[in-house]
Amino acid sequence: MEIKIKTTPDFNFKRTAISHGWSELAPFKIDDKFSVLSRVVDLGARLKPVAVKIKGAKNGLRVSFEGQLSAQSVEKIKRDVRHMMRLDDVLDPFYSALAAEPAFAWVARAGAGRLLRAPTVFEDLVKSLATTNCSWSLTKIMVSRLVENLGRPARDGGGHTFPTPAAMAEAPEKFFRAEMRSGYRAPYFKELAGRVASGELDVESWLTSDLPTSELKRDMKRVKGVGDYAAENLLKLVGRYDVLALDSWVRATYARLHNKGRAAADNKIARHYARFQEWRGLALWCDMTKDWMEDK
DNA sequence: GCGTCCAGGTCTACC
DNA sequence: GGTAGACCTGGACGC
Repeated sequence: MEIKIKTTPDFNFKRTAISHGWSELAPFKIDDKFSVLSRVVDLGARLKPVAVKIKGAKNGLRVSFEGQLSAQSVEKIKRDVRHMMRLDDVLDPFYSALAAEPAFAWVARAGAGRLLRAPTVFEDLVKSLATTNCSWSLTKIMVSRLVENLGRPARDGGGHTFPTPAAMAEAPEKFFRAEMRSGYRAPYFKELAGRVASGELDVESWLTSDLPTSELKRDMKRVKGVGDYAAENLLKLVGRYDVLALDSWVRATYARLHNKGRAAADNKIARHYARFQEWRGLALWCDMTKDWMEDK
């Protein structure tokens, strides 16, 4: 079965799919040509998960899966795709903020600025934690082992869902250390899952929070293992772009692009993008990834 | 084969 | 509030 989802004219499938590393982390999969993004969608505890393939099409997306599904399940898939691909993001103010800058003219032309995200804040938070203080290859290992071991299998063998907070909360800390290979992060995952599963911590509310970014960031940092980088990365995924999320890759890329290869102080990087105000984090990320389409 | 360093950082103790 | 040191792991690199 195939469904179509309309998009705005400025939407760019490939730019969104490879907007950052998330498309390489399970349960996402991306093909070699970066034209098909796959994922297992969780349809709820009483239904078997389904593997879907998402492709770009003229003025929209084509989403395909095996067999027939109820209208309710189709609506769940549409909701997840809209959310993951940021179809409801309004980027006109962002493009306007860049309009006077020739070096950023490509952003609006390319339809860049939509950062791929998971269907839930919980998944984005767990993945952000898994990126800290390790190589990208280790992040991929940790996430794939988590998904394969604690996720629910799709009905057509197309992979597993991302585990629910309850599934992670039920797993012993030993699993996160020995199977997931997350090392010292193991108690952080266990504690986070337990707090979310019990209802003590509502991370999904961060999507619609009215708090100023600084206060929301403070709340995020109350999660063990979440520091400045992880919190700011998550803030971008919930639609707050007045943070930079500087990590070693961004610092190295900034040094290469704007500082003659020499390391730049964080406040120098902040000054460079300050003129974009509430869009500075997104402007920085687009600047850092401008050549990704050519590279990939 | 082995040791060292570092990667899409954060926490804790101490000052 | 600022900072040094510790922390798991996998992969790259030098020897």
